[in-house]
Order: sequence, then structure tokens, then C-alpha cells
Amino acid sequence: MLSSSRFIVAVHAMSVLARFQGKGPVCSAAVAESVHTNPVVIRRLMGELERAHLVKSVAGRAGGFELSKDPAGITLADVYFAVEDENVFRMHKTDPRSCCPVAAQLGKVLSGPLRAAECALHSSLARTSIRDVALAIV
Amino acid sequence: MLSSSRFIVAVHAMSVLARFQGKGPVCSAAVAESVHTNPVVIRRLMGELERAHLVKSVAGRAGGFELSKDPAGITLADVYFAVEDENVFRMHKTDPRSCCPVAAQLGKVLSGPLRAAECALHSSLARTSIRDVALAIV
DNA sequence: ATAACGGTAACTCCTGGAGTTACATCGGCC
DNA sequence: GGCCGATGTAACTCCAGGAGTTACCGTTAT
Repeated sequence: MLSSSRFIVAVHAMSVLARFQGKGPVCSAAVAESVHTNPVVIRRLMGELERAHLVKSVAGRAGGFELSKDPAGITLADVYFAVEDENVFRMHKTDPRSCCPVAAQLGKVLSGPLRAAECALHSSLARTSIRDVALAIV
Repeated sequence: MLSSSRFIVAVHAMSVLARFQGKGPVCSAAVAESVHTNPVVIRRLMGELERAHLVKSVAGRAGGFELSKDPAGITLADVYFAVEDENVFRMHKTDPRSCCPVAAQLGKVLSGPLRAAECALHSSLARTSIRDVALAIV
């Protein structure tokens, strides 16, 4: 895997789960094989998705993971913000007491436009559901 | 600096240049002091901005950097895509010949929605110019 | 009881950004 | 012409974080 492909991997895993819906839970090894990675990596990712109430895990023998709701109600935006940093844009440390007005005020000035950009990203990703993705796959 | 704060740092530097417009070039040491980092880091970043035709460098004594055009014509989107990876979303390696249809087709299926999301991000960032940022700073 | 699961800790490996030093080069200015 | 203050860039080091791996515990169907 490439670094920080967490979002795409999560979508990949969710799509696999969507295709197996109603046929019982899918184990991490099976998902890992499709994604071409390690079962532990999948379990860790699923942990984050579970905390976001997008999947649920079934413990014990014949356990695994399944979607916690209708795939039509899970969007790419849900997956993105469950798995990636909540901040799309990382700030450097600015000193509000700096003598340079740019350094002192940039954070406040940029917060509006950056929030707007995150919202735009969210809205766009929210237009595609896991169901859409799963249905597009033959 | 935090890791991958390249975009914010670039906006910071551009804002400094905007405030000094018409007063001659600003040297990398002065920008670095405001950003609270190293002059070499600034010069490297300016190199990328220069390749995107957003700034120009003046060599020799009393040299430095200045905006290459009206700050009202430079948007946050220009800066973002000059300085960050062209791909907002990183793919993991998918094998198109995989026996799992999800692994084989996910790349094609996602390309549309992901391109749309990048466009949405671009459009939102394009609504704010460096002039807007510079004017908002007292 | 056993075997097949998830959950998690404790690592290692690797990539990439940031910081730093050093040096070549350029171009006003005296 | 020579100096000095800039950029440009190479060659590192340092560090954070994602990914991969092994190991072990708890859980549950058979």
C-alpha cells in the first residue's frame, strides 16, 4: 500500500462488505486479501469505521464485519471523515503575539475559507454512496 | 512547523509578499522570520511557486521574491495546487487482473467521484484571493 | 475443548517533510 | 574590478506517521 491511502482502502473494504450484505459477516483476512494487505491493518481501519457507526464487528468463531446500515445511507464523505484527519489543511504554528501582522492574524483570516473548502469537499463526496460504488462493480 | 503544512506556509509567504508589493523584493530570510522557519525551506517553496508563475525571484544583491501578478488574480486554489500533491486522494495499488471484482474495478469506479471532489475543493479555494487575505490583515 | 474469529500491544520498516550546513552563482554597488 | 548580499541547490540529519508483522488475549459457534 502507498502511504495514507486509508480513505481508498476504507472504501474498498466497505464495498466488499456491501457485496456480501445479508450473507453473514466477512472476516478481516478475506477483506485483506482483496485489498492486498494485512488482516491487522484491516482490523485497525474497521475499528475507526465502527467508532463512526458505519460497520459493526461480530466476535467469536465465524465472526467478521458487516455494514451497520443500508449502504445507500453511507456516503464517501462519511468514510472520509471517519478515517482521515478531521483537518484537511494542517496549520503551522503561528504566534498570535508575533510582531509580524501576517503571522499574528493569518490563522483567523484563513479559518473561514478553509472551513468552506472542507464543506465543499464534504458535499461533493456525500453525493456518492457505498451502494452506488457497489452497484457500479460487475 | 508541522508536517505537510506546505499550503498554509505558502499562503503565509504570499501574503507577506502582497503587503510589500511595489516596495522591492523581499528576501527569503525576512519571509522565514515571519513564518518562523528556515530560509532554505522558503526558497524551496518559492521555487515551486515560481514554476507555477505565481512569484518571481530577483537574483543578486538586494534580490528576493515578489508576486508575479496582481494579488487579486492569485487564488488559494492556485497556491494549493502549485505546492501540494496534484492528487488529493492517494490510491493503493489495485490489480486490474485480480479475481476480486472490487479490487479489479474500484479504481475506474471511483475516478469520477474523486475528480468531482477535487474540482469542488478547487472551486471553493478559488473564491478567495491573496488580495482578500492581505486586506483582511490589519 | 477446540478452532476461528476480533482487539490490541509492541515492535520494525519506510517514506516524506522539515531543518540545517555548505557552496556555487548571480548581480548591484562602491 | 572586487565585494557583498542575495538565490539555487545538493547533501545530509532528524522526526513523525502510515504500513506491515508477530504475538497473545478474549470471545463464541461447533
